[in-house]
Amino acid sequence: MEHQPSNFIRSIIKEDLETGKRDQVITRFPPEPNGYLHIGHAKSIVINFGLADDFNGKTNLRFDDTNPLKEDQEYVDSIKEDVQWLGYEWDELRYASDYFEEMYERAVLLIKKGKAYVDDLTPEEMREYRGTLTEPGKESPYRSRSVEENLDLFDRMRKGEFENGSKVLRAKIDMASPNLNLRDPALYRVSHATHHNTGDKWCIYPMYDYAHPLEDAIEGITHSLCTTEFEDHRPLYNWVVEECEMEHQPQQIEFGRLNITNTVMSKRKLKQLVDESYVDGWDDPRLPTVSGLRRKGYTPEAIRAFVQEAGVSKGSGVVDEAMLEHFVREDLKMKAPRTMGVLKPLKVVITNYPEGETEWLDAEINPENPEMGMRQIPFSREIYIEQEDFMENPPKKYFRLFPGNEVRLKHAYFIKCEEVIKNEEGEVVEIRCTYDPETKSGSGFTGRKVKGTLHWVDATHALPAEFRLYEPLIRDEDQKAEEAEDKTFLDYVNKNSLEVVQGFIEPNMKDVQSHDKFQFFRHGYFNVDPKHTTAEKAVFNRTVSLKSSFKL
RNA sequence: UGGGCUAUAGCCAAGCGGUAAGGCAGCGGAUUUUGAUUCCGUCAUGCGAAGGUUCGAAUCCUUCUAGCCCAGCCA
Repeated sequence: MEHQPSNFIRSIIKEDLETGKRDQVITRFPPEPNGYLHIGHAKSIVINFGLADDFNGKTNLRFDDTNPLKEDQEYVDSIKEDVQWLGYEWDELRYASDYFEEMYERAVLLIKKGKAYVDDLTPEEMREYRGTLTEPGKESPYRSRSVEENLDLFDRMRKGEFENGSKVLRAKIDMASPNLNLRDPALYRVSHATHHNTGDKWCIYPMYDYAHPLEDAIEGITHSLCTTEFEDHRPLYNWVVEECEMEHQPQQIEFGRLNITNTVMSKRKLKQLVDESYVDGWDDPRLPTVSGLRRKGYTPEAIRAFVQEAGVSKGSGVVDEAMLEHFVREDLKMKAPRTMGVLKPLKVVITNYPEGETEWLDAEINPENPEMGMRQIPFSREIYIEQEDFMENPPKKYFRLFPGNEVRLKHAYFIKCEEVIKNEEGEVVEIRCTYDPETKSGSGFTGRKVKGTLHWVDATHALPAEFRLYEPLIRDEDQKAEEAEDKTFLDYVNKNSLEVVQGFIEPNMKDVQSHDKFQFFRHGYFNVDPKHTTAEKAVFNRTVSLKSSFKL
């Protein structure tokens, strides 16, 4: 796998190894199975697995499944699939729920040490007692319960004697700490819920701040890498490891989240778009989910290269989506066969070409990768070209077809526009052209030059196909422009984010399979959609357009 | 008006006291049967601001400013 450029985390690990602070590297990717992975997770995956790989270490995939209310087996399955698809193999597959018994025992230890207590405050009261950003909190009246009483109460919490929300186990730290995370954080809550892994065995579940450090310590994680919003939690992380008397002391290091322009990148928002049917599932090609990018036609290689090039730092920036697009073009350039497809067809009749005759032309599959070989494409009297490749009254520097102009048909002949046929509404419905047999592609003809080369498809042999063209789901500039108070990101969903058009493709595309990738000449890279494609008609998702400096 | 963190080009990002890497985007030009690709050139006398230390500062010190995160029995 590719090596990553250096970054501050790599420097820390290197130094830890050199100074002997650590003798190996063990990382983990710890998703909560409450949604599908997005490209921000891909960043974390690349960092965790990539760093471990580079230092001959190990990486566990660990599901942080401490909240059964939000989690589901569907998500664990999709996460495993996505991690593997991205090209990584975990060393061990673990679940936080594997450690519930040990976590419970460590909590008992905390109680015995006088470092934790059972609190009867309601959630509302707890919030009031917590204080604010600028004012210290005050201690709960239950804070000074005896060890015996706490032990008894905690045992009864586990046994299910109390209702949801009625009691919590809290760490006894400092209600006046300027770091709110240290104002006696909750360690366990009562939640009578069925867990996707442990069923009904438990009715108390550990909180993230308590569970995560223990999970890391149990697994011998050396470097626990997470995003910067957990920076404030680090003192608590260390407190838990120390007070629970864990043998192994992992080090938490935080890096900045990945953000990309013109999209949303939070599981909450993505779930909302899915649940409220703004998109057709977690794998909708407009979403920055790993499965959505996959369906759109992104490759693991492109995603990895993008993440690595975007870098790792503590800053919170927004990467231009153009950068993501660059890396998929780069990867597909040599891999994807090139073919011709007409998305919005306009019929062209070549008046001096014999009726009923078809000739087969040779065409390279990928001129930049000759090993991919040749294909044959039919040519006859009637073809389709792209509607936008003809203008009756073109502006200057329009290289395409217009009355009297001659252009090349890719892999075929020069044609010259002789006549325009319109319907009653005055719309152009057909073009009549003549062709010059001497200009056949590959013949070495140099008599005349043309400025434009058009793609086309033979009308009688063409296969119908559907093309799905995407625009950003949400445009940053739309959101910024309006700046309204009572609006949510849902009010800015781009109504034109999906355009479906019916066109034609070459007959040799008859047997395309889901996820086959092609470059349609002058249009961009496309992926055969796995959900909508049928035996009768292929459906192509546009992964990304080609760059173009053309503007009308 | 508490605490934590971050400021290097339009965007991401190296840099760790010795004179500003790289990628994306952009802009020129060459080649081109994709207005693509490729190639070549260009793109911070400047590192959030102001002071200071030093022969020398993006790097050290001081002050200021801006942005992000935190008041779930979510992770």
